Amino acid sequence: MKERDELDRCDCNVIHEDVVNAVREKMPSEENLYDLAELFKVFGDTTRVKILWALDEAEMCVCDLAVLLNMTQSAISHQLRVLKQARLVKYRKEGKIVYYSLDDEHIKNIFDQGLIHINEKHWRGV
Amino acid sequence: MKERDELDRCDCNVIHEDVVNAVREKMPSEENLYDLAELFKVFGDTTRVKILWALDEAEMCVCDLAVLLNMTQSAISHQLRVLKQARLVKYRKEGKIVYYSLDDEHIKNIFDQGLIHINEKHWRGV
DNA sequence: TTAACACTTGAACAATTATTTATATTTATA
DNA sequence: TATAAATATAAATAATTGTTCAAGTGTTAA
Repeated sequence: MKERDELDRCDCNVIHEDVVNAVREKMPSEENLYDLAELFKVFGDTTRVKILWALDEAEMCVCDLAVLLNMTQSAISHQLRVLKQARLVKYRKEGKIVYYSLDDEHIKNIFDQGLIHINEKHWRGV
Repeated sequence: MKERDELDRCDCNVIHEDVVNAVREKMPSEENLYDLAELFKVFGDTTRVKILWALDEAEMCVCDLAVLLNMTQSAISHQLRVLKQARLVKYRKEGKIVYYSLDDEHIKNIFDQGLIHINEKHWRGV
């Protein structure tokens, strides 16, 4: 029975061993990289991107978002739950209406960086 | 049979109509928001985040990445394909070895913004 | 108290996706 | 030319996920 290491190791690793080890030492913790991926997973959905974009413009209630995005209140509510858990939105209750707003000033920055990438790649021709 | 609009519209929309309409006008195109979500979807996987982070440190071949991340060459190759399609990495061939490297200077910026969010939320207590 | 409203939640379903396994391709070497 | 090395790819599987549907809160108003 072969070991994992033995299975995947190939000759070029001997040549590149120093490089690989140097990178390994500089790598952030497993936990940090996991959290980072989890955060981007939240941004990786059209509905949530739209919600965040909308909330960056104005505070809105669930029903407003449902009409704006032409979706079910339930679907919006489910996604707001995800955004809440990721600490990206906060809310305040006013009677039976729940108003949501952004809970992070970096969202616009992250979006802008993303758009820069998209636009750059676009005029380079896809 | 009720219409979609009629189904989801609720009383508060009448009050918030102006706000919702204003936001609707300012919203980026459907296509832009879709592309943005697609980009973040690529960042939303631990393996890909690790690969990008590693390639930001040094150019590496598929085999190096497999050893570094303790994963199958096949798995790495599959993810590199995704990153290639998203124009986040580029490659050069040297004999039978294929060296991959970053194809975008904004990746580090996006990661940093993400980490700022994570760390901020962390000391606020989860 | 009852009914309507705004919203939340849980289960079910369809769709997507990351990894594995096995096979194919390309290049270097014996 | 035959073999091995480095990588790519195709199909299969398991796991995750977004939306819908139905039922459930909690708040307001009649």
